[in-house]
Amino acid sequence: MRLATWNVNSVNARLETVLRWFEAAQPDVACLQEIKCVDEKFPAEAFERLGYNVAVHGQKTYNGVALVSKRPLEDVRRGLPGDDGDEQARYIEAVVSGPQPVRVASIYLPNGNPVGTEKFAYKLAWMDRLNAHARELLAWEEPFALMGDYNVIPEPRDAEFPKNWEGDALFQPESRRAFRALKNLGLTEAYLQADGAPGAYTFWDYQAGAWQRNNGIRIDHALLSPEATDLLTGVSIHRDVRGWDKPSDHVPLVIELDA
DNA sequence: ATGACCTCCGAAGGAGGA
Repeated sequence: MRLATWNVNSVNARLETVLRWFEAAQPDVACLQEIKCVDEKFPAEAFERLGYNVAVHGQKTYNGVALVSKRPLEDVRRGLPGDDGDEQARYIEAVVSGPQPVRVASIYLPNGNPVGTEKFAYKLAWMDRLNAHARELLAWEEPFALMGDYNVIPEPRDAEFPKNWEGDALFQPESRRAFRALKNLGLTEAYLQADGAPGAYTFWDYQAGAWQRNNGIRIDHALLSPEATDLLTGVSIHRDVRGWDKPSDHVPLVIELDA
């Protein structure tokens, strides 16, 4: 089973590009972030025509996440537990049915800039809630994948110009520590497990010729439970998509599970 | 070069992204 995560930066503004990638890459499951629309404005029919089921947790203008799956989606949950009162649509989770069911989450972790503001505190609090939820899921000892835009640069090697990111919320010690804490629960970072070569970026800013200069960062990640890690057979980053017409500033991260 | 982009909303330019 091929699972992808992709921050599409508006699913409606990007629909042609997104569908082009779906037809080329043929994901079984795709976790989308920054759909930037309410549920009713999500172009579900376009995906259904390609044989997909859709579950959406949308929001007007900002954020918004979705799951798109060829297999039926069961036990859909919108929002992180502990999110009561949080208006920002950043989390959706469902069980992808099949002979070996896999729980999959689409995550849009807060950016957190500028550091020292309530936005950074919100990012860290959100990561704490994600940590608590991951602990609950781990207790089930089942395959699950937490996939998405984590807005965290884990290590200096995950940026072409790490000095550029000093002082940025994506590269703060607190952000990196919270990401490590997630992994230290027993989750495996799929890219490092199955490949791990440096320079594998997933984001290049639209500004200042970042793509042309390869001023990239690796901030989209797939964290796997031990039972999902057992099933991991491969990973790829679809870097070329950043060079397409009307690209998102993120590219898809794809993992293969023997499920 | 203290630059440079993109989307949303809504009808100009501010907010937000990373």
